[in-house]
Amino acid sequence: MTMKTAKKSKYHHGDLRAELVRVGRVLLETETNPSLRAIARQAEVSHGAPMHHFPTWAHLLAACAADGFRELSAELLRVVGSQHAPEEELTKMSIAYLAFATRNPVVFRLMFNRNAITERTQEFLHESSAAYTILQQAIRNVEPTMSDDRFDTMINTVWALIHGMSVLELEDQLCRSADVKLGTEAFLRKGIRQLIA
Amino acid sequence: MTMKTAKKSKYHHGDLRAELVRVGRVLLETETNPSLRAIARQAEVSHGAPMHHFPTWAHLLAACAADGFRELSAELLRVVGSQHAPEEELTKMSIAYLAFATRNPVVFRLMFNRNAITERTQEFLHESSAAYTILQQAIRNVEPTMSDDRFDTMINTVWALIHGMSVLELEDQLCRSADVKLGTEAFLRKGIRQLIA
DNA sequence: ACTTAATCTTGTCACTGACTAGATTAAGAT
DNA sequence: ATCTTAATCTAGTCAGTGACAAGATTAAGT
Repeated sequence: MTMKTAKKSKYHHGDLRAELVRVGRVLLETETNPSLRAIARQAEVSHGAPMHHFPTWAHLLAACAADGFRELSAELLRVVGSQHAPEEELTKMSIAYLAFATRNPVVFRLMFNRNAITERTQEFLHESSAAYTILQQAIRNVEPTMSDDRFDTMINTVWALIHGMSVLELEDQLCRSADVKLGTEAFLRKGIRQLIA
Repeated sequence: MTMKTAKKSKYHHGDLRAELVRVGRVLLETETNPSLRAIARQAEVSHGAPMHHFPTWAHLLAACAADGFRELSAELLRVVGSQHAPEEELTKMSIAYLAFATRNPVVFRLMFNRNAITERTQEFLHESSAAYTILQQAIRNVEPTMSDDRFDTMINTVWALIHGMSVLELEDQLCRSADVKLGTEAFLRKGIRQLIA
């Protein structure tokens, strides 16, 4: 008998790999520096079990980060699906990007930290570049016939703005003068408008 | 006899605290995930010695990050000292920021990662905000009479651009189309020009 | 010279990631 | 159905880690 979402069978979890990533992402955001063993405990398997799905702790981290990119891509594609004009689409994407970072601060930091992700898995690289491709297309839509120079400048400055703004928001380092009611989204909107001019 | 930079005396290093930060910053950039004990070994003291200067491993990390901010501030002040027009000063600062990140990738990531710096020491907070103040002044110089709204927008977008560009450079995620000769500095220069307009 | 406090060492503890060998079960062949 | 084989999980072990305790050594102040 094969149960995909079995709860009774002790041995052979069913899909432990996915479960470890799921539990891993939860613990990463809740506990501080969860260990491989802590994730195994939470998944109710022995401390040795994860090794059959991930040769190394770094590989599990990479899988969590890849899963983060998958989720981010889905959010960005939701924006594409809602059919906005190019500039508005880009702005909406940046807001989705920021929202993802805010909802998943730890995994977000993991996704863009070569020191934390010591194993750049095929899965990780694939999901990472998939997300990037979505952003690339959104930039291209702003001005379909632009030169390579202009394209590189626009995508790098815009993405730097979006990513930097998300990081600074997470680090609580954005400047908020008294009586200024502007939200982070407003900074993104204004910055993007200027950078794509 | 009191030796500040003694090499012979075994006990009482002289200034072990500073030495640990120095060695720590070197090992952080060279080894992958150096341990507290590895740093102690490199400094040629016992594994228990660091605890007399840093209550916790996290405190040593925070001290390394604070030292990074100190170095960054010095670099930014060098730019201020060379007397440029406001926009050029800002651009030069961004280039110095990027250069610091490139020279100290691991410490740079540490400095802006709340997950890695679990102890936000007084020293850390002080050095961090000192560096920020330098940037604030450079932004103010661009347009001394601007409104708070405009100031917040400008500093947040410009800093996001600079920081984001540095992160993406470190992560090797900047777009480089074929035949595009633009360097990262060019992207910074163009982006800043647009954001302060 | 004597006292006191700071600094360093040594030893210990629970915990971690990695590895091994063996138990359990699922899947495929006959 | 039964047998075989491979995948999956457990339990046990190991060196290395950060934290802590107790005591040795030295510097500083009187």
